[in-house]
Amino acid sequence: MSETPSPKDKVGMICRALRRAIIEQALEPGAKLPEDSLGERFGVSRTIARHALGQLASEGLVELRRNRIAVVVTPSWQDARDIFDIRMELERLIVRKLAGKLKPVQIARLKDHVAAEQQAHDGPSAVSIRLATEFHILLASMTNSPVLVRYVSEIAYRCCLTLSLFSRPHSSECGISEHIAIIDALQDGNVEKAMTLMHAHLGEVANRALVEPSPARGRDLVDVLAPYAEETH
Amino acid sequence: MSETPSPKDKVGMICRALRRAIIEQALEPGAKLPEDSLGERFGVSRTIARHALGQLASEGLVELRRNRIAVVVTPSWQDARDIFDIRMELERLIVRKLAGKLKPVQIARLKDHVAAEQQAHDGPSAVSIRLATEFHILLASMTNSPVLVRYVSEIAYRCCLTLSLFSRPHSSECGISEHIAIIDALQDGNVEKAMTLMHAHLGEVANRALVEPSPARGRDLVDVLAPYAEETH
DNA sequence: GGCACCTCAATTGCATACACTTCACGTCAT
DNA sequence: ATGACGTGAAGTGTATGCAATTGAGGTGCC
Repeated sequence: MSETPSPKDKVGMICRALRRAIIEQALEPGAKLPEDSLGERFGVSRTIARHALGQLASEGLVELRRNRIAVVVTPSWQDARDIFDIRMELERLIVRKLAGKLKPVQIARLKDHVAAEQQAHDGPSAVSIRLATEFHILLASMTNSPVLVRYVSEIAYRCCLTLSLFSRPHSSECGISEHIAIIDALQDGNVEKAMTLMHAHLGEVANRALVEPSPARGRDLVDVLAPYAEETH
Repeated sequence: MSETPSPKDKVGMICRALRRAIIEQALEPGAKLPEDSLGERFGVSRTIARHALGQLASEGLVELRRNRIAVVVTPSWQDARDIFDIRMELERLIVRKLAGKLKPVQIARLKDHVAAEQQAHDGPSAVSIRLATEFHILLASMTNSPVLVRYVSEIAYRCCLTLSLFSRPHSSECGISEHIAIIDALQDGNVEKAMTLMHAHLGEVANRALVEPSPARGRDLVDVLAPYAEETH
């Protein structure tokens, strides 16, 4: 919610920056997020930083413990399972809503995104994963259902986080071709095929969640956030 | 989220109070929620009231507009449709997870709840609606999937709100018998039947959303909140 | 009467102050 | 060494203050 990119919305800006930092694993699960440091880093008071943390907590990306420093959540394996279950249902719904109803301009938009994914394929894997995640969010946004967009965004980001915890290191080949296949099926209005593809695609992704977690290490917050603070002013 | 009934969590308490006030229609869609009045009413500072509003906004119950007084959301008809769509998917998932896996003590708990629904049947319809909503949340909580609980809670509350806007006045007979039938099917482990029943039940409820909205009227906040402030200390 | 404009009380946006809690570290007894 | 304990720095919880924004009502002009 409150996803309006208004220039005055400092909380939203910090949220976006942190969200990105988290899903690109610049901030790993377990990383501490003290209100002071955050505020200092983004040039706002603790009040704002605190609000941002509250927001991210409500999205399930940050864990808020009373009187303790907030941390990036470390999803449990069970959480991961649950989240993927829900995700499958929601993405089925999206596919059902979208199949055969996408306008050419939307198809183009999707293909552009996939192209970007292909381009980023050689770059840092964190970026690939983020783009793959954002493909699904883009898809969701085409349903024109704000609620659906919100839930799928949240869940997709959390999946992203989970994958970073449990998946094998070199899983950057996140099924770009599968994305293309899904677009095609949607374009053809082939609901069943699209749903099957999506299901398989997500299953594929979920099945990577079978390896040991990596322990959280503690880098300096200021360093880590440097590249993300830029766009906030 | 942050649903831990800790005695120190003032924000959570205010949220719960407001949530209840909203879904029981003591606070109607469009009702204004100024931070000052809220704080005064609950004996806390604006800071806390503000946080509570933020939380409720992230749940979609309250609308936060920059520099403007927060208001209880007025769901659009389209929103309502979207929310019901999502709800159906999620409740299908719940049923699938639960069928045949409920322990006797859980069944008992559910039946107790339905009994409470029956008892409240003659009372104010707002209470019946709340109880009917909470039945679904209780069901969700038995999946032991925090994420699912959160989403279903949010959505169910929003459905509740929507119904209060669009449904016919005397819709208190909210399908208590249907709740019982669902419990039975779940107990028997009859997944298909349970899913069908749930689908029908929700469809029934959703189909009430076909009448004109009632305009928001403005009662005095302090009066309206009186019965809800009690349990916060 | 109706409409544009102005003014000010009401309200939010944000920062800061202070009390309380937690945690890390150092001390001391064993 | 080791473990209990105490202490202070770091951090959060909450209230409050001040500036900026809004909008409701009044005023004057048409």
